[in-house]
Amino acid sequence: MPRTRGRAPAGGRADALSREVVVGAAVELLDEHGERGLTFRLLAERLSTGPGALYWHVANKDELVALAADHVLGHALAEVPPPTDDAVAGLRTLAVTVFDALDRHAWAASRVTAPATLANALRLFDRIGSLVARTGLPAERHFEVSTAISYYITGVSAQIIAPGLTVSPATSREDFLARTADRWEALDPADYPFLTRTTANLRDHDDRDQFTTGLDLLLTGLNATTEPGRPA
Amino acid sequence: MPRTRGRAPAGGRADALSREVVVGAAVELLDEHGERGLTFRLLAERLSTGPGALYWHVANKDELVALAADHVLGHALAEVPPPTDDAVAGLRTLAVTVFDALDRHAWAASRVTAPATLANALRLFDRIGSLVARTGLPAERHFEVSTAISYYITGVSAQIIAPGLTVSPATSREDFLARTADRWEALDPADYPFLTRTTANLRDHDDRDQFTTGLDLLLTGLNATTEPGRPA
DNA sequence: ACCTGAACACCGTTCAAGT
DNA sequence: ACCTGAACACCGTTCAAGT
Repeated sequence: MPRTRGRAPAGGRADALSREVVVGAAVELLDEHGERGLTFRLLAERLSTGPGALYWHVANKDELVALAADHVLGHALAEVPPPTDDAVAGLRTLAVTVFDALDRHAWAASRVTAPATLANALRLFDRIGSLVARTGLPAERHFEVSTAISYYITGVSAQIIAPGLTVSPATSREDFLARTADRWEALDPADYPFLTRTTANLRDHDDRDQFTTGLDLLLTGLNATTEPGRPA
Repeated sequence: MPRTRGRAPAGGRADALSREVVVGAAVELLDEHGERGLTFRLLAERLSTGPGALYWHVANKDELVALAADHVLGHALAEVPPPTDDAVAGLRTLAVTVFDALDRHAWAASRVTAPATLANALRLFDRIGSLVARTGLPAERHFEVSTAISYYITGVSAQIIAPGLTVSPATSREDFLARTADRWEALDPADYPFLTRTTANLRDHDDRDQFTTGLDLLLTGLNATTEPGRPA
């Protein structure tokens, strides 16, 4: 749990630290160096303080990164265009907007978790649920379908954006895919009949299309289940 | 890249180390203590050697954990029942079998990546692709649909099984969900209309059902797209 | 209430030396 | 070719002391 944070510090420094300031600086560092490159010493230096000071505002590194990811998610949600009449279309835009935001902050993708606990993850799930509720689906299915969509957004985004969560921000996605395609090409077609046939697709596929392909499959499935009900 | 590993060591110890032995021991430690609990010192002790020895067999900790995860995936694939005539049903069984295997090794879930590079991940993707090819879907869509299913399996499994990838193996899934449900209950219904309505569902939902709900949505979507084509 | 910075208890990884 | 184990260069985190 967070420590209490008051107003302007009584006897402290002018540019007072706060949880927001710490998290904001962490986002910058995370963008620059990835999760492993974020260090309490480095962050402290950036904020002209000692490492110990940061622990007054966040419990530990896990919490710090989680808060930073939730911060990114917050920006994403703020960008989501207002919903129209078509609830399914609304779900699609919501999902894609979140994907795009995470794509700009690869480290965050694997940190937005799906049984939501932080403020913006909660908001995301609530928005999904509200849209699902307007879909015509019977009420007893609202929860499971919302969860499925929510899992899809966070889980698949993470897979696409930060596969293995280990690749340093140095290696570009293109390099990674190109190297993988090379490896596929070298395989024996007898063992991997499908793989060896589709190498070309891997080389020039688009990440974002990949995300929407599965999403549309899911939403089509949803429509197919809803059909007999009312429209909006 | 792996170092060469020969036969029985020329002048070495009787219980020779090998990449397989190292990875096998790593899987055990990972099951016991999670990724953070796996240490080169601890692993070396387990194998009665020094930490340096391990670096002859694996490049670093990332590779070690990746290989361990691929090992788990290999066991999963060996358990998959032989495919029947129904390709879509085959995809479903494959997905669920992998989910179940990962569920028994939570640390592995986030390490099985979806543009496949390691042996068993390659096999998984090839199996998915071969099943998709038998689905009646036009050939130009095989790759994107296979990728979508593959992303769903690995991504959503990781979200469900190891949310936040941070929770220590100590905290049980039930505790985590219960605590999250408590938090949801405390929220203001004005801000979170959907969330506050569905707390009960979170408390007693089943992870596996959750996985299959989304999967079935996806496969239904697939069927809907395939319908006009030939059946098997 | 909040900040400072030294110190603790670890890590992953390297490498000269052995067999 | 493979193993040994000490040493290096870090980490996250704590905490007594300050303001």
